[in-house]
Amino acid sequence: MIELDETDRAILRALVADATVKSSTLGRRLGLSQPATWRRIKRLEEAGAIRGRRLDLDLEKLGFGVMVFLGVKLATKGRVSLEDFERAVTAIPEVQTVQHVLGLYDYRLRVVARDLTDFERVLRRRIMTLPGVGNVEANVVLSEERRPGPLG
Amino acid sequence: MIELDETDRAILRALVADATVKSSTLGRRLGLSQPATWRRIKRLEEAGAIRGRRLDLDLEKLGFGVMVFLGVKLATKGRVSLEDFERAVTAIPEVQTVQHVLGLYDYRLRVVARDLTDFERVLRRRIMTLPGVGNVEANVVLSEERRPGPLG
DNA sequence: CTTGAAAAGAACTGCCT
DNA sequence: AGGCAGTTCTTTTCAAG
Repeated sequence: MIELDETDRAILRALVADATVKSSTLGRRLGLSQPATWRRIKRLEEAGAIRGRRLDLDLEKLGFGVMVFLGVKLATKGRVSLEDFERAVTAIPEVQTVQHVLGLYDYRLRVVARDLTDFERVLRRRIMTLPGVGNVEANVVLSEERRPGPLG
Repeated sequence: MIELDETDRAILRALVADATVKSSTLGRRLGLSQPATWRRIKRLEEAGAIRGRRLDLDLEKLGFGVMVFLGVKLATKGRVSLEDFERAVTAIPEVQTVQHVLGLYDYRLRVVARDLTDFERVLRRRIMTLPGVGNVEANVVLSEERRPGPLG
């Protein structure tokens, strides 16, 4: 586990919100010089605390207005069927995230679709036909708010 | 809704995976010049397709080894209680995402904690005491795989 | 850690096809 | 829309305190 001081936490907090902030700007905000700030970021990358930088897309503007979280319970769940399920679900382009979870369901899937008609197609043709699928529960996302998280 | 051609989609695909890729590198890969690639990215930003660039943290390495998705059903859900709930849940630092959803639950919360003991504290002290909370269902995430999504 | 500077590289601009 | 050439800005590295 990586130890952070308060300055490191402030840096991560700022970059999680906006990874385009320049080390000079960030440094000024923290009372650090540009090279010092830059070195800290580099150190956090090398330590593996920072995994990378990703684009944040507006999926609605791109025509994917529907996001649904699915809870999937497998009918049979030996080691083989988990692997079969994972391999098959990985091939569905509308699935953004596959989580293996503990609880009432075995998997949680984050699925995006153009609209509800499109989602129904994905659900019936792609999800319900996955190997070993038992119960499926759906939660359509109405709105989503992201928070800074525990480093904030 | 924003119309994209195949080149725009290729650009978004690349940047969703790694937002640090240079426009010169990306251009070479697509058979475009650096300025042409850069102008397309700029256009996608101005059109709002690109919302921003965010850090991707390794929460495990930062000491947050537990991620749990909670489904929360409210006991009473008039307009006032939704707002009360949202305001209160927003004040919990361990909550990373608040989703208002349609389905068996009213809200989905993405919660991170240092370990299961820490999670139990958050659940009992913070979540179960939220205004209007009825049923709560938990899914502990064992593993998570991200896929390129429908643009891939 | 700081300041200051220099070098390398990427982002950005203007002009042309 | 894309390409080329040039300018501006950041990042990156270094020296010295």
